[in-house]
Amino acid sequence: MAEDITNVSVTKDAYECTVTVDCAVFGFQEGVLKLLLVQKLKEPFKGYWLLPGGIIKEGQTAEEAIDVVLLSLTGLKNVHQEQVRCYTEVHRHPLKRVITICYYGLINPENHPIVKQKHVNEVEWYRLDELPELGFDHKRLADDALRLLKSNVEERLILGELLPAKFTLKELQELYEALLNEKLDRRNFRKKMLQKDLLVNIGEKKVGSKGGRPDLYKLK
Amino acid sequence: MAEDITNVSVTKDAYECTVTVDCAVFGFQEGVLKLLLVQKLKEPFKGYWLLPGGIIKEGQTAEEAIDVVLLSLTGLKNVHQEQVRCYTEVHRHPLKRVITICYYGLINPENHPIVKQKHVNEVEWYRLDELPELGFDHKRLADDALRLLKSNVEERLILGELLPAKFTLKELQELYEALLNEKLDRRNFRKKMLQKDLLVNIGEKKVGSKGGRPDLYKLK
DNA sequence: AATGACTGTGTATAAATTACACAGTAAAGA
DNA sequence: TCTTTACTGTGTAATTTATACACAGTCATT
Repeated sequence: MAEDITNVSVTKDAYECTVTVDCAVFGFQEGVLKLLLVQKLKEPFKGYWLLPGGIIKEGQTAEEAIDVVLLSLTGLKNVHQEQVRCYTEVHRHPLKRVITICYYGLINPENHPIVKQKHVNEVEWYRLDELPELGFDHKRLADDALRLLKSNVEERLILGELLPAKFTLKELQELYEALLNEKLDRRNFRKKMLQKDLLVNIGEKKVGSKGGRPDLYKLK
Repeated sequence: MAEDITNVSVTKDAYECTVTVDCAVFGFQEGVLKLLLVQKLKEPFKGYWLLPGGIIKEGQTAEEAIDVVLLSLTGLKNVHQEQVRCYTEVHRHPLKRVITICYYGLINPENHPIVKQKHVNEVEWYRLDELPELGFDHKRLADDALRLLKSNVEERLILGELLPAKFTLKELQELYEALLNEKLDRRNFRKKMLQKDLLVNIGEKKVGSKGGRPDLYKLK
């Protein structure tokens, strides 16, 4: 009897494949946006740089898998994450069929030291304009992740994870400029941010900066 | 030897699970937005209405699986589709672990007659404000799909699939009003659309409408 | 022939965005 | 310690964009 190719139901013996998660972790450091990459230890793509990623195991959601993966490869915990999209091309992975779900993560590198773990060669922050060649289709994932992050920034204001708890308006502006990749007018930016009613002037001044003593703010 | 829970690599024997696709197909009919639903034939959720969906088979991408699923359940072909997101909760499906990828699809019901196929009880267009109870987590998928569609409409203008090849500005406005769920000013809408340089007045008039003879447009 | 629901068109007002200048503070370096 | 340099805070005018709104004509219906 010929297989009924029109049957698309879920059955016990339905086709299965491996599902992985990959996470484009963005950090804001020295006034530039950086992406966290790991260098692969084994074939395939041995020696290539990749977004941290790994398999979803039995009983894990994708979000739980991301937490495990980031901890296992980079030592990071509690990374804010958002789903980017799912990639289902059939020959993405040379070993077998692997579908991946891409997320982006945001952290402030100052508060989250990265610690190389045993399943990777190296873990490194790379400036977005100095990315090495990436293995698999991770260049595409990284591009899509950045695009989504930008578009989220333009409509919402979800950057707390990238900044220190107390920050100056200049620091916030530099973050926006790094993300949107354009210069913004200082006074207009200041006006716009302050009238959004999302920032609180905590009444302290930052010391040690070049010019005057800028006010420090926190997120409401 | 204890399992190394920090190993997240893809291996031949890595955990696998079934992956399905579900597609929220939107159509624009009688001036209202409608969602295409199928009624499930077998347990689980027998008799419930669902987004058309089914498994990804060996060698299929998600997009190819959508094409097969829509054809197998509803007789539809060539449906424009966009990925919404992936759902990975562990107990979504009572039979086994199933991850699903949700898409939305857009069609003009006039050009795409639906034909119930053998794996479903019924196939029906439902007004968005008269949706029945949906099985699995499909209410959430449908909500997410509609939200993405709205947000895409607000920034791009990708509605060709929902309209006939030749349409009047009033028809276009009704579509926007249905999608955004708000009334728009006729003259401002007209002005905005025309200056976007995406429409072409094809120099024909629509006959048979109640009032005058409105100009017909097509997408550039 | 009158009615009703549609068609096309423009302007005045309000709101949002952009451009732009100056006087003061502190660190760095001569 | 004096000068330089790069930062700080602040407001207004000009432009652009979005909104509100009215009228005269067409055609199907009755």
